[in-house]
Amino acid sequence: MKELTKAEEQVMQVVWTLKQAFIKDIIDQMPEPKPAYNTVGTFLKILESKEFVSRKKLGNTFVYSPLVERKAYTKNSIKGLLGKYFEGSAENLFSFMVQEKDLNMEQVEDLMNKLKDND
Amino acid sequence: MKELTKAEEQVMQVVWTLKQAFIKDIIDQMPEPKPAYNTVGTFLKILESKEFVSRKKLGNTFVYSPLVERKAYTKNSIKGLLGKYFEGSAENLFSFMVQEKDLNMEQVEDLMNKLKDND
DNA sequence: GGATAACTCCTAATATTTTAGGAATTATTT
DNA sequence: AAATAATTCCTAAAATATTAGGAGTTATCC
Repeated sequence: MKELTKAEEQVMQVVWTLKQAFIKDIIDQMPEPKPAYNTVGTFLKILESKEFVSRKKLGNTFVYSPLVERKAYTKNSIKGLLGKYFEGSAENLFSFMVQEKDLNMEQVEDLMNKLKDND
Repeated sequence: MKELTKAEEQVMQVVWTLKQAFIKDIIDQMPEPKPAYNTVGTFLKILESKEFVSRKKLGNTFVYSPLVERKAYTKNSIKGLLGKYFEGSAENLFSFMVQEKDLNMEQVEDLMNKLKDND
């Protein structure tokens, strides 16, 4: 999967949220200072070339929608983190987070029970 | 904590590994194609300005060593990932990884037992 | 001790990322 | 229908990141 730069990803996040988005909609969702219309347009073109979004005419304007799912991209980002800092091992990350108190044992147990129930 | 760019981080990783490093040592540790001596020097200067490394003369040459610990930087990167994709929640990341089969229940239970023993 | 290599500091070329303007076209408002 | 606003496409300026050369200095080798 291609990498996204920070600015590209910011636009992509909005597309993921909206699922179908006109440039105008995207600008609405973005925090101040709002980027110019054409700035968003440029990023969408890049995202299209990276095959992250597709577009189609709706009436006489283009609507953009995700080609890559947010989940897939998130997974890829995790993979990157695992690769860089944890020898690719999710267990290592997990241990680290417990040791660093990002997660504590009770939380993990509760979650495990919940996740088991969902099976 | 300041962000590091990709190339800066690559150099930083070597400094973390070596703990005390001359530019020469750093180049030795880097994969082909080896960067030029001065390239590494430039990144070390940036890392110094971002207060990631300090340097001192040893004999007549500078040795570089980490000011920020690798662990702290890793933690920060995780925090970034949590913020971007998991509303800042480690539990959310954990659930996601279990659901996406990066982690399975047995692994988690084994690890939990090990971690408990270490207390 | 002159030549060769290593190191330091300063500087800049190159590449990439970010931002957005101009011109043409189409729609919308009055 | 003339003026105003929105959209599209092309293009490039501005900002940032990456790479490394040049010149001077210091150390090392023969």
